[in-house]
Amino acid sequence: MSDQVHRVNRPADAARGGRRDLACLTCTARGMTFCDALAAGDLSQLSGLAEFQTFSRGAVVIDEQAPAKAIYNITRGALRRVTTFADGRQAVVGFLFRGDTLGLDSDCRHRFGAEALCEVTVCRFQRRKLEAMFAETVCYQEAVRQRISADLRAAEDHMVLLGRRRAIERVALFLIALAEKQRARGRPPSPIRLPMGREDIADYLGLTIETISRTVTRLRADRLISCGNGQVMIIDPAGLAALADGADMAPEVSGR
Amino acid sequence: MSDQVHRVNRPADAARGGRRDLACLTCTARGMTFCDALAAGDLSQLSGLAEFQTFSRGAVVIDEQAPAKAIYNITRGALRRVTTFADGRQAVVGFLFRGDTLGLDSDCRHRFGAEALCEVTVCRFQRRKLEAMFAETVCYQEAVRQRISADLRAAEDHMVLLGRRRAIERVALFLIALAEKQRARGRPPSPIRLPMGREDIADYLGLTIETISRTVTRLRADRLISCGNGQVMIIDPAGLAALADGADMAPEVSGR
DNA sequence: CGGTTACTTGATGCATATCAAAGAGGGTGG
DNA sequence: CCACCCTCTTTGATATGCATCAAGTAACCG
Repeated sequence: MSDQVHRVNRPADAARGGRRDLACLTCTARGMTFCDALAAGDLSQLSGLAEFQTFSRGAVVIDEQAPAKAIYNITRGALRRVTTFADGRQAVVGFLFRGDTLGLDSDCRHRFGAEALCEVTVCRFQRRKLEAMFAETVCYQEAVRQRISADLRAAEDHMVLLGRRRAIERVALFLIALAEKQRARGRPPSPIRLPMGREDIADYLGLTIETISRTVTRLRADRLISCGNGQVMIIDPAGLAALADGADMAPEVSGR
Repeated sequence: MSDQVHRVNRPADAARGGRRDLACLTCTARGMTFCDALAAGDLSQLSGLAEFQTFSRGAVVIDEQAPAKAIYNITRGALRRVTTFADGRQAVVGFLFRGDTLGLDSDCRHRFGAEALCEVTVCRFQRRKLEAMFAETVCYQEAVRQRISADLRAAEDHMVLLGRRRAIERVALFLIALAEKQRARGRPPSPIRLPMGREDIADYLGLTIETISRTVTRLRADRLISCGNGQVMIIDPAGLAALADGADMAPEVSGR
């Protein structure tokens, strides 16, 4: 794969400054990451650790079971976290977008793989150095803890979804969550961009490609959403939310 | 409910000392909790915050959506964390045992309820005071972070289980996890004690009571486990682990 | 324009849910 | 100590939501 490691200065985010110690200070993704908790002085220190990497669609960013030597901030693009069973079954553990962090909670090994869903840029920190640098920095520790807590809450919600939600509820909740995540990144919540394919969605929601496809078709037929070109418009947010919450579908009217 | 709040000195763990500032120092569960990260001086400070509570089977320890004012260490018994949908479906998010902590990751509200599965004793700390007391204590922060990370890893594993495992794999993994948890608490991994009923297991594994029952019957018939009296003996650990890992069941021999 | 990949749609099957009822304890009062 | 009731568990019969199998169709790309 044509994945490259840059010593700063290359990617768009860092390009403007040119000076290495400004890389983090001028980073446009900073407000979305744990880095935002750091003071200006800490940021220039941090810049010395930052190492940019780009990956093209399909590239493996992290191998399953690889030693967890680094922590990654995603500054552009989207990834999936994934695990594969011996018999070929796949589970997608989550999707990561600009501003998300990968590897914060890892112990000594990454327990899941991470793969680029499109052109991706990550900002990579050597785990050991990063932790050593800010071992005593209370606001860094606090920020990291809050991020892990948020991940935990999301994982618990997803557990409930996978354990007790029906297919249509899962898809509705998935779309709502994506819209919300997009908003959190400072984008309009609609239209939703779907950088992942049906198979990834299926493996994330514990369903199959076909069920995803049928369910989306149904949501579209019921005029709750409209799709096209890797994007989804939420037409009826209230209706979608009601479905996500377990409301029965309106009985299928024959005429239309 | 006859649940009581004690100002220290009452429960067995703290009773021996009598002096309040020794409560945490003499606590027999300390080695399993985040408290273990604290120095002796910090522990006597912590003792001033500790407040014991006992709950009888079925009692609600935490209401769903209640403000997250406190953090709880479980020093005796077992709880379930639970959420109920409008239509009555229940999901059990997890089980907690002696040494586990509740509420560490909560934001402002507890997102799930917690209920006693048997006679339970918890050690309760006012969240605000606890966090203020150790805001600058690096090893406390570190311990808390590691605990939340461990919870996150467990939640991610459970997500995979709920998304892609079949019923028999789920049950096998559940039993193995319980045995492991028991070992971590310093008990023999077998026999496994099951303080929860079939319904709780079902709601935790995303199945129904009946499926749990049938699956357990099957495991017993295949001589992988034996049960009785709320306990499970693992007879064939390797066989159970293989099943958990997706091995096909041996074809059912007609004769027996 | 042909080949490739991703998505959709339809027919059928199966694992698990649901419905129903029969045991198995386990505590309580007579 | 037994009879009764209550709750939990097991077992059986049937139903169903989603998976699987199998074509088609659309989007994409060299």
